[in-house]
Amino acid sequence: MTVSKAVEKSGEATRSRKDAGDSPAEALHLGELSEQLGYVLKRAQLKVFENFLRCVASLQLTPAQFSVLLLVEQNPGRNQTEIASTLGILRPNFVAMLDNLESRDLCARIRSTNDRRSHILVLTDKGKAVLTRAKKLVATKHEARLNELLGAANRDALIAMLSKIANEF
Amino acid sequence: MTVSKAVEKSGEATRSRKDAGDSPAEALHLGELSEQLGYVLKRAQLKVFENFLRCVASLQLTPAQFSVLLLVEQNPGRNQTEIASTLGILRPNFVAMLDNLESRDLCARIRSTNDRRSHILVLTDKGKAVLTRAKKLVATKHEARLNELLGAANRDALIAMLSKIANEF
DNA sequence: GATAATTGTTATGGACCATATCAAATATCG
DNA sequence: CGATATTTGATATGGTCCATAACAATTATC
Repeated sequence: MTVSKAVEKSGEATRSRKDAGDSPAEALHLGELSEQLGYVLKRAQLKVFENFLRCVASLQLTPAQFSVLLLVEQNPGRNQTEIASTLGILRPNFVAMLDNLESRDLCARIRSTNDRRSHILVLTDKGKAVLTRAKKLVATKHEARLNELLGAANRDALIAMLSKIANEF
Repeated sequence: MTVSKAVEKSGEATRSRKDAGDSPAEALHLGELSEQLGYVLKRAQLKVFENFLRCVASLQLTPAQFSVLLLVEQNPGRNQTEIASTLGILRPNFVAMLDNLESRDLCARIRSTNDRRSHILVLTDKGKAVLTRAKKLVATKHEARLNELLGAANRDALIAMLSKIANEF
């Protein structure tokens, strides 16, 4: 079948031109797309990041920055390579990120005395304070919204399944 | 507490320098990160996209391109703006995407006779054939892997929760 | 002690995303 | 009707994120 014939078979001629009778321009059918894991996953991720940004807007933290602060707090004495790699961030790209956090006095690089190539990462006092406030905001606004939407049990099941996918897919 | 004092309290001095006794450089603790919805969601999404790309590598289709083909097939007679916006793609960015698909003869733009501003999108015969093959690959390789990992019931529950998040968060 | 590997860094290019702007076509309204 | 506004596809452009190569300083290996 040619393209020109295909267009005749489509419902185009009857609907376009701003819907002659002012009918409400019906929404498109997602079809199999709404069952595609990747599609639904991506859209959910965008919404969650968007919501996260709003919830911690007062602290000016992105999800990635939040994850760095959390990981540095949880793992004192680690260097840039270690922190970056466990977050899936490539070392070159981690440099600008740290420059940012350091310029805002949220964390600091400290030359290691054992291996003078590496920089040990530490949270500053301000960084600890900001992280504490961020955790609170995330818990009371962000995660609370999720529980409200799914219920605690479903939330746990969701996280478990996503972790499984992230680790074993 | 100052930064210099903080580093003394960290476990740095005892572990760095390639772990004196060749001990296996213990993995970092994710801590609260493994419970963060956004973190786990993002990592799962990356893995799923990665797997998708491998599964349909023979057809050279990205998840975004696959979604365009699916949506065009499901909604004949729609124009660029309609297809792009339901996929969350901005019109300017959709142009290059279509240029690509059209240059590969997978879909075609057809000037609408009703509204000569708009381009109706249609799958070519080759586009239909490729989409059919892609669906088969996705079903037998990609989605099958998901079922194997979670089971059909859990898979459905996961998709449902992600849809809910994507639509109502 | 010569060579290899590691760490942080810079430079660079690609992919994706967002905004402003434009010409052509159409819609709206006096 | 005709002037003005809106819509559509397109271009240009800038930002962010991601990936690779290369480099100097330092350390490991042989």
